[in-house]
Amino acid sequence: MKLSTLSRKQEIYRTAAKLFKEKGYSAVTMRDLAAAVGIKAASLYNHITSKQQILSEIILDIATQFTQGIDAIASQETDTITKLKAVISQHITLTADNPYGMAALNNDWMHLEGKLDRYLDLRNRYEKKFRGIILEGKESGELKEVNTEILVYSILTTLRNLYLWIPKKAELKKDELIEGLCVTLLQGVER
Amino acid sequence: MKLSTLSRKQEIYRTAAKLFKEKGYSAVTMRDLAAAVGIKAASLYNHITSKQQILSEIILDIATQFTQGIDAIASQETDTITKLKAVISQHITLTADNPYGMAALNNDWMHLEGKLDRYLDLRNRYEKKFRGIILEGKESGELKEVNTEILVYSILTTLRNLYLWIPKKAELKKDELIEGLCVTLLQGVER
DNA sequence: GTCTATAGCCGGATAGAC
DNA sequence: GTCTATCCGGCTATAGAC
Repeated sequence: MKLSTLSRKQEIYRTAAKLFKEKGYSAVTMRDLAAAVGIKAASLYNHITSKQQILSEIILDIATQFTQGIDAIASQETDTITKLKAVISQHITLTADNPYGMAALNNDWMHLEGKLDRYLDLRNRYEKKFRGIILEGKESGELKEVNTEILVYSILTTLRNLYLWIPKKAELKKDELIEGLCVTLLQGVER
Repeated sequence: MKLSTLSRKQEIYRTAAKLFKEKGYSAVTMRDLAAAVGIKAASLYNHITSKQQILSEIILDIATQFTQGIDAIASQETDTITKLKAVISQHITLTADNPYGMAALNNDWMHLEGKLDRYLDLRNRYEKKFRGIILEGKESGELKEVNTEILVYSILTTLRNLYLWIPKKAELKKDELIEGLCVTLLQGVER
């Protein structure tokens, strides 16, 4: 969808996410945001109700997508490696769709006021489901006997920070990226 | 070293790093910092010259350690796997020493004013050396023929974000952590 | 070395004209 | 729906007493 066909409200959200990625929520002023959209700060309030509401909409929207996605993956009747590939693929897809929002999700969630608990719930649910997939794979013998927490940490960290990297490597096709990350994360780099 | 034996200046730096980790540089006020140290905001200025100087000291100190460390590792005459293990080990050691500073390095570098270019230089030098080690390993056949950028990205991301995780897992011995991460990152998780 | 007081500026948000 | 004008509170940093 082209920017020109977005509603002004959507344009404001997208621009805000971009600025939040560059400087963080606290350092972005409503005057910065207004200038980036091409209007005055007061005019923003015809489209949004507060700076805080912009943040919580951006973050909860993405967090909900991730949680719903992993619920679907975890309940599939298939092997662990297939599930992990689906998780990797989901991260790449959602991040490519909305890299700026992913940055806000990663870096600015602690500035949520009313919706902080809701966000933390979603994040915990996601992590529990992911850890469940890993544990299943260890029990079935599909995964190595490495410390579970190290494994959960290192895969999730790589996936959560894709937003830093995907926009710079636009020439990498999505399929190559999925394939490359699956090999690197699952089979390692050592020959 | 116990906190009580630190100079007030050092106490301020450490406290600031901790607060920066929790809320980000922009959201931490000099009043917050002063309250955490147990004095009034104005009194901070007997020990430091500005909020900005606190940030740049925290970040450049760590960035310098990392760059010097990888210079030493890269110039060793040894195989690639040994070098990569040394890089992993360095990250774990420096992060365990100063997890709050690592958070500021990762998340608040864009708020550096006078020293931003110096920081970017150090970071680029680090990344170039690291990529050099990876390329060497691919040429010598020690590493798989996976896309170099995917590999560089996924290892560096995991290492750079250890600060999120190391303090919560204090029960993990440093040696176990090094061993576990080396296996996970280098040999993968799939059996 | 810490305090109170305050300068000077910038923040989010609102009122009301057009 | 955008503007100008403005409120009011919070920000970093300084001045000067103790």
